[in-house]
Amino acid sequence: MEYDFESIEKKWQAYWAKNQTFKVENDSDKPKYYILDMFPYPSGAGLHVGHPLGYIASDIFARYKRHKGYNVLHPQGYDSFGLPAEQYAIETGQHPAKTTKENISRYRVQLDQMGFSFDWSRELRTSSPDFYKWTQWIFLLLFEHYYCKTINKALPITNLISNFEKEGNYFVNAVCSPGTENFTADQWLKFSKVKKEEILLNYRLTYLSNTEVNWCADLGTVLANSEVINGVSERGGYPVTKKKMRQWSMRICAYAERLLSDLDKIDWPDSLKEMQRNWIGKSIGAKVLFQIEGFDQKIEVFTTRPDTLFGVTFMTLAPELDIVKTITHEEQKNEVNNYVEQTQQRSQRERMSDIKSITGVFTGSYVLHPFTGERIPIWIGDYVLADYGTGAVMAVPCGDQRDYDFAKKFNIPIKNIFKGISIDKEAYVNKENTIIDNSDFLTNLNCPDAMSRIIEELENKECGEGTINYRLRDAIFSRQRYWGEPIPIYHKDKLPQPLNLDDLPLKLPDVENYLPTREGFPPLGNAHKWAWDTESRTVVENEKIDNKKVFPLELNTMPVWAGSSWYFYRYMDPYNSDTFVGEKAMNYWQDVDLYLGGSEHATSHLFYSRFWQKFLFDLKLLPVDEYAKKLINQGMILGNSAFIFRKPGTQEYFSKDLLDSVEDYDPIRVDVSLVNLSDELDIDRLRMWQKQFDTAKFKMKNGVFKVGREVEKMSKSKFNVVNPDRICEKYGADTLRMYEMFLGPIEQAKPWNTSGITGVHNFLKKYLRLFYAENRWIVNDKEPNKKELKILHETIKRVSIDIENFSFNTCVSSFMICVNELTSLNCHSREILTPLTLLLSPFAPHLAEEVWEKLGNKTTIVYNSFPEVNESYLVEDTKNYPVSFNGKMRFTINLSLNLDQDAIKKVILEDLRTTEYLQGKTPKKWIIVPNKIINIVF
RNA sequence: GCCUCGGUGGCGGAAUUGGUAGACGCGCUGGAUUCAAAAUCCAGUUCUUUUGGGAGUGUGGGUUCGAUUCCCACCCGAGGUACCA
Repeated sequence: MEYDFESIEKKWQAYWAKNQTFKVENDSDKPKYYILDMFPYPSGAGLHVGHPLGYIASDIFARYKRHKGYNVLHPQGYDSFGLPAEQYAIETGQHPAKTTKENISRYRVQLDQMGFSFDWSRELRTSSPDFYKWTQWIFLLLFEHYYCKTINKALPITNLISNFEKEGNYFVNAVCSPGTENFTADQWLKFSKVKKEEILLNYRLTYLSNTEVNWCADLGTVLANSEVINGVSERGGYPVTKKKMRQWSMRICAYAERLLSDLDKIDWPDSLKEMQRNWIGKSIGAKVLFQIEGFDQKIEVFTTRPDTLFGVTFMTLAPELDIVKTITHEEQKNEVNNYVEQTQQRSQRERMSDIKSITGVFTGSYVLHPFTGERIPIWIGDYVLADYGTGAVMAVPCGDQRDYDFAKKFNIPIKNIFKGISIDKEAYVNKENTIIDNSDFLTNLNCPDAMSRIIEELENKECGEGTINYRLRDAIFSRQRYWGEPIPIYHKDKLPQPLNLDDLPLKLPDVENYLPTREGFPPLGNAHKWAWDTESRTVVENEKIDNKKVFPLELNTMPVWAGSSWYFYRYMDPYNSDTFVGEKAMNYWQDVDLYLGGSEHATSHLFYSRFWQKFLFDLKLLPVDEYAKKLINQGMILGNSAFIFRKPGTQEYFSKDLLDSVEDYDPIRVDVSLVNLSDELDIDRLRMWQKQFDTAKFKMKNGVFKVGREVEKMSKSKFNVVNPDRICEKYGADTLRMYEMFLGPIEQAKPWNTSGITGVHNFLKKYLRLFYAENRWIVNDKEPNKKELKILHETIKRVSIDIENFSFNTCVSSFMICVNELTSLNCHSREILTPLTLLLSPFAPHLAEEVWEKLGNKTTIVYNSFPEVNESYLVEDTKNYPVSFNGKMRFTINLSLNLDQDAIKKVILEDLRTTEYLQGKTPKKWIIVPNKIINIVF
């Protein structure tokens, strides 16, 4: 029988769909297991071969867990809000809801084609109002809570208000925005309603503040950092500037410590946890207040090295700080303004990356050293970032290389405060075994002692204190976009007012134009019907705004990470209209047992979702404070882009093997589907593909045009997307599934290359030939021999271990070895082939089901048990070779001999006596590694 | 720049705690079968060589009887870097 994968796969996919084979109930006698994939963004390019990598792995594991007797929840959905759909809408005027729906249909067809065992009855979409109703609800919860530092959890804002009424905010230990003023209970009671609201906003877990965005005036929109290249927009090359806007933020910093310490609770990759730790960036040190000479103000700095306080010789501020304007002296004004302007044009990343150019300007002002009273000049420099710490650093050139280089460049004195250490050439950054010098009361102390002493003194003098700083910043939550969840807030007296749960969902209004308004308001500003009637509690036309009962609604929308921060709970109970997840479903499923997704989400989705989880846990809405017990990162699949080479200013293109004869050339990307496996370009199809090649001349060698190749991220814009559809057509889904697993370790990024796919396809054909030959069913009921049983049980053992360790590539190898061996032994025994089929079914489910049925089984393979290893078949027969010798004085001893060391030595010496190697010498040294190798030194 | 990961034949990749580097697959070479091709099967395949051997896991050092594995420095590639998803 030929391997007719097409009809086999169609047959079983239809069977699974018809019987709802993978539908799972919210209760069962079996233990539960929740396997989650990161849901895809449905882009217009369709699913490419990179998407299924993680889905195949999780599907294999889900099928394996079902075999092992678990009630497996394995859902899928779509992260369907996002920028590309909106950009497409701006270009074509099509509503994002329409294109998103079309894209989802295409994705679904492609996903089904690969035979995934998703429970599609639970599908969800973040852009559906039934779903985002609850995203909006969580936003409101965050708005109605603050973070109490005493008991370390979120509490209702009403608690805070009653505290204020009793004792003001002097004794309230809560996380608030910097610069929040202090007040007594009496003062609070006398504050106006507006003032009270303003103060509360400083405590709410989601709040309004002024933050910077990338503004592109020519495109009339805000850009993501990734859309900005060298200070201009990627599309069109228009200038981009920084603009301050009043935006919603999430007080994620309140959870910094818990987000850090709870990493120890979860089985996530160490590298990813390390990234999150560094992202939080906890550092212990002190804040120090410096009085500005001639001003009433102080500058606060954070330092991890307060022990070097007496080495300070200047201070550097971030150029964009407001205080810079205040303190700049008249004669420095021009220089400072120019510098600030220059800084505005550089991105933060540029400023951080550039360590070679040292720039800065003196402001003309001084601060006073808190202990010596010395005048310390205040500079500004773009290596200091406004949103890290306080945006000000005390510069200690002897102890910090950056400060050292700055001081050298601008001839600022460098004071040495380290005993016996030369700082002629570079700063001394070490703090171990270092004694402080020239530092008043710190002189002769070592660094740790100096650290605690100075903090004590700072606190006594009330000009500083020991403190912990985090690099983490609060998360900006506003987007000036159309295609996102509306923020359920209206504005009354310039203050935000929340809607109620009953008012939700607040549905996205229709607009005629998806760009921001002419006045620069977000796209929702184009909606005619976007005002809130507080009486009828409905959305009404903007004309009705009257300052009494109808008010404008919020124009910003939520970021993409909002929906993805909690979606995994909705799968448990996707149709519940009373609550975000029903109690019964929540108690049964609890959390995700295994989460699969890319490490590129390490400090975004995988971080924000932990934050929301902890918040909802504080409110007792969720049973656990970490949602995913185990996480596996799958590596990205890289595309193999194709290039042709154009002579600048001409329409002449050169084949890759002619480049030696060309002086200069521009590489131009062409679609990889126009190139065959030998890198030869189909020029006729290229001309059809893009108009620009109509008049092109192609210089080729021997009648063949070869392209250049480069490996990069698979992306529609790089024309290197490989679609799984064709491979499914040519080789079948089972081959694609096994091949993607065979490509390499699941966590590693790897280039897509189909040249090896025939090997996997041949394996499946070979596997089938164990059952059929020459159109005949050849499975027999012969008792298998020892050798065959050994092969089977070795394979069961290897495959089971490999699946548990997610080592799917070596697992596929084990299958290949097994089938090769059984083939060469001419083994067609039912007793061997039946368990082998079960073993293979997570990888090649369609073929396995087909064979399973032909073997006479009436049930589907899905809920069958998994074969167990019988170790007794694996015992080695060892008598034949006790000692082997490879000529390098190295011996392998088979361990099942179980000899002790002296016995091993005796065996070897006896063996050597008969060889030419010993020649009367006695060994000087023996190295005997149990189970391994023995080296003898003469 | 910073954080995280990776670098092994012509290619994708194997290699328990440091112990015979190159499993398995692709490709290539030769053979069988065939009128021929496809398919299939068998054998070989790190490089080099004077056929004794020598070299070899990005580069340069180090630790060790022994290093792909551990340590130090560097080079190259990928992902993230706070509004792509």
